[in-house]
Amino acid sequence: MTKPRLRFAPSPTGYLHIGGVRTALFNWLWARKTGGTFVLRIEDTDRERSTVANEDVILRELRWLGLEWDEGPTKGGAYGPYRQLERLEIYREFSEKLVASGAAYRCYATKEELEQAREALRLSDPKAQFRYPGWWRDKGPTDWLSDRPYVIRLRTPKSGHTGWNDLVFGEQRVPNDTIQDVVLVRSDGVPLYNFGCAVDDLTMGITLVGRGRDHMINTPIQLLIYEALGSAPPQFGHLPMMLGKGGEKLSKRHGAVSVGEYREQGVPPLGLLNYLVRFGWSFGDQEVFTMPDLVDKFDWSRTSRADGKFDSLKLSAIAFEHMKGAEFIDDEAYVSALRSALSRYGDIDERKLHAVLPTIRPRAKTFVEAAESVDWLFSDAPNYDEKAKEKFLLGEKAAPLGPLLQLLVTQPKFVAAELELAVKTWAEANGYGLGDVAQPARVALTGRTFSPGLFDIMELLGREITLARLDAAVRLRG
RNA sequence: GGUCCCAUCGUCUAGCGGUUAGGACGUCGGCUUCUCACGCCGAUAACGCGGGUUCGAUUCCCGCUGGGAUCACCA
Repeated sequence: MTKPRLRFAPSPTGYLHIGGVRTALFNWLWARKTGGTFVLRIEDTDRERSTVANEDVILRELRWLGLEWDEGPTKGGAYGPYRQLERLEIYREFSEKLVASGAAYRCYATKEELEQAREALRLSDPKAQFRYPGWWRDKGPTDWLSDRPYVIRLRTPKSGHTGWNDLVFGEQRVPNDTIQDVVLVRSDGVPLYNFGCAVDDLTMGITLVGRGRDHMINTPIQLLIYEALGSAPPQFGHLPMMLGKGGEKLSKRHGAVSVGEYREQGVPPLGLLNYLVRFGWSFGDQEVFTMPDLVDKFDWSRTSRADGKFDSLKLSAIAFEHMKGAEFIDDEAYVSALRSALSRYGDIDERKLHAVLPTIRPRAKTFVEAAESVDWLFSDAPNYDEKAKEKFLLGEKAAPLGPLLQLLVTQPKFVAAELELAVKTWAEANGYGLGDVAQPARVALTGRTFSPGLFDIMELLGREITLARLDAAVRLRG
């Protein structure tokens, strides 16, 4: 049994959509699990919309997600090139072969002629569905018009069925007479999606095509192309669609749909993948996975067929599980993500980052949130929230700060547990509730009314800075 | 409209003939508490409808309804 070869074939016509990421993920997982090969192919035949900038973004985001490819752009491989526009020779060779064998034919009909026919039909029967009338279907080389542009169409069978056994949806069968004589190659020699895709999957030795259900309609066409080429098709597995909240196509109006947006929001990449894998796939009641666990457990047979609706709240909950657990994001990875999120503070002492980790792990849902929540530790002075300052530093509530400062000056060791004991004892003896002392102190030290535990903060800040900030707060009030 | 696909809580899902229909997110209570979180406990809520098959259907079959995909010299 040869090793599976899988692929992800995005077109660089825009950002990397999370729906595409899920498709890539399923293929990647299967390649990793089986020891197979994951191929990245760029389908850039839409010259109008494809850009190298988009391709760069796609490559960069896939790497950020950890979905590294074994063969593809920037990597090479034995089946290259991996951009369709660099494979034009191959398509030409295959299309000529099909024309020679009679499986395809030249069609000299112009866009204008087609448009006229379409319009005529619309007038005579508005409900009818226009199909290519087959003007050139039964002609041969003797009818060819020299010096005139032509497309190449597939001569599809008029009877019978085309079917396959879908890895997810099971036995499928489509009547051939519903399939038009589709255009394989445009008049400029560039192949259309179905032809480029089939030829590439064939010549790249792809054994399993995992893709969205929106492509299921294309599968019979591609199967017919394989048949015309006299080649065995790969296996196909279609994934249910990821739709928007209301059941419509998932788009920008539903919030973030590009990977870049999630990266910028500080969502951990594996958390995003974890959410996506559970969309249309399940493993009993388990919903949180480490990547090795996922590679081990993933299987096409557990894929469901029903379309689903994207839920950003659930995504954030799954991502949060990753943020909390060191088994998902180890301390080193967390610290390094934090360091880049805090880059505006210049070079940061890594020991400080490690030290705050325990206090932010259970709180932060994203790396951006994590960075924001500890800015007090890295800024020169607390960035006071105006309302918090007014309420806790300027008003009556600030009263305990002076005495607290006096107490802390006498503390020999700035260790959370000892500070807590000392402050609690003192507060009790002086008729303060701990909250009466903690809130103004919190604002004095962090600038905010919410933060990790007060005594953890004092220990992290250290004696000198803690005392300086409390002193500054006391002086604020005059 | 043609072709194809789908159908369990609001959402993601478990279930593969007999279950008090399970988990998670969300929502609502409560506990914990120096704030914010975390955590813990509890509650809420689903088998679209109608026929079969069967001793018995959420589960198998058919129809209906509802949703979706697609019908380009886009991918």
